Amino acid sequence: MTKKVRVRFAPSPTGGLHLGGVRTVLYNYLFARHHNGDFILRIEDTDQSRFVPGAEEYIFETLKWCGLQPDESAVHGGTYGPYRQSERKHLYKKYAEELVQKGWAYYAFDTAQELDEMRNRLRTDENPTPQYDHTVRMNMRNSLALSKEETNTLLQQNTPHVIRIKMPEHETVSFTDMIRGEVSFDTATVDDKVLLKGDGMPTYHLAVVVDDHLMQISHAFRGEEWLPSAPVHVLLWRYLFGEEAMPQWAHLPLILGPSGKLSKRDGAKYGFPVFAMNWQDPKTGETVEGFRERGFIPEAFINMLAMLGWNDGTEQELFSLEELVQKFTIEKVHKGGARFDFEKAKWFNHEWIKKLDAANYRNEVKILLEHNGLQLTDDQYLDKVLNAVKDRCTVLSDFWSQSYFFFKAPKEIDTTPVKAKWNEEKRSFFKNFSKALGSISDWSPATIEQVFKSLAEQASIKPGELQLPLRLMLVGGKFGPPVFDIAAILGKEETISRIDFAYDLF
RNA sequence: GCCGCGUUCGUCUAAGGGCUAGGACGCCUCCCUUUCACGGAGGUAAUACGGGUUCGAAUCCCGUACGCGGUACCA
Repeated sequence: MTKKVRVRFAPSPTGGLHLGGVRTVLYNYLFARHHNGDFILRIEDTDQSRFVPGAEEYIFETLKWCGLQPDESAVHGGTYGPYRQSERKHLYKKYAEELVQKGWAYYAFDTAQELDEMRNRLRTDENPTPQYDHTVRMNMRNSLALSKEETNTLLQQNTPHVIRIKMPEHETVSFTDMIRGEVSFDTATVDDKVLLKGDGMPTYHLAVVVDDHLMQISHAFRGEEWLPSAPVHVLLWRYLFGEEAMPQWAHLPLILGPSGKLSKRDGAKYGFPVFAMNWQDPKTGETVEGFRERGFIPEAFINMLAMLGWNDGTEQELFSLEELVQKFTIEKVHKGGARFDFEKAKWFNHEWIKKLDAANYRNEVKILLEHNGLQLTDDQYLDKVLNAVKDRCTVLSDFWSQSYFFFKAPKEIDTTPVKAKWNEEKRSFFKNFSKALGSISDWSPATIEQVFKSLAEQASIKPGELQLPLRLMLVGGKFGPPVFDIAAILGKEETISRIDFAYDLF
């Protein structure tokens, strides 16, 4: 008997997809896959005024890059659509009205001014944020405080109103969190949350319960910031569909920045990305650099994110997405928040660049190199070069400085490291070496090195004294892979031509 | 203020009553290498505090402190 698992994630299209958001999707995804369940993605677009054009596409592009595509969603289809909140408006309305009929919720006609007034009146040092709760609701303009006739009149006049849940006065509501165990709340401390807003859109509280029921969600991971509103959701399940049918929740610990909760501004402040991909703030028009654009590869990004709140109990740190799916278990998810460390993130990227064959990220690097003015036609040659230098690349942009000399001869040669010790003997050595290279039939690093060393011996010069000059001739400076590897990749013609061009410059 | 959730090296973490609290990042030293790296060998550094329970506590219980979250017609 297999467990039927459906998990959901409801990203808001208004704020980009930052580290915490992607991690929530990731854990939902891993859990669903691990249990052969379905991964459903519902889109929050409740507040039309904040909806940003293109934001939904941005979310799907991010998930595609990460390899976390949902089985069912607004763009992938499925049997539980529609998946956009705005297209499910009628459903929420129906259930909200049902709650009012049953006496679990009520109409509230209070204007913004009236709410302000109430809060100002009740605000004290001990109670800095007065709530709309059982202590005040009978003094407000709502269907509990007003007579039936008054309420009906207001409704008939189309008076703007919301529907609020009627929280019990004093009751303990508890549920079992998959990560934290039993968590309980006193309903006296929870306010009468708005369920249906004045514009007919649901709040998260109503939407999440209705959708989870209709989409038959069995499990859901969400951020820890939702824990305090869990009692509202438990009650809604009890009133609407039965508490026993409620999905199981896991509230994930927060991801922290260098000081406190990780925020968008931390990125600018400390110089690291907080979004998976470039995100343009619709209000300011500013673009924040994403991990992708910073030169991270998805394998590393996902791996790094997965480890920020989970590990399998062993000392293994490098996991592919498939491995994560196999090994992910709820029991190993942490309770405490994790501070994001960019140095460690870069380490993951470096490891994955080394681990993967260059063909995996060749296209990204190619675009990067072409931006720098190179014209690349030979992918095979490109892969050879990238594999030769990948050990010294932490982010993809490092490939430029580590490999450009494989595609064009250095314009300037930094002769200073050897100038002082340069002499006529060395000059003639290179003249001879260049000639000798022309007759090599087996163009391999070992052969080139052999020719180099025997010639050096004949000239009675230590090979070590000659290796640096050779490097400078081939690449222009003190960097790059082993010299003979470079020569081998460059090819006979190019190597000879670079030496011939350079040995008179010293 | 009230409610909730947390707390092991600077950071991410392992150890779920019992060996000198283990690994990784970072930093430092050495080896390899006449480039820069990779790699290898070492080093540095932690159970927030105070009480219990127990032969024995990082681990279980209570309190304190600190951190974070919530307290909106935002999610």
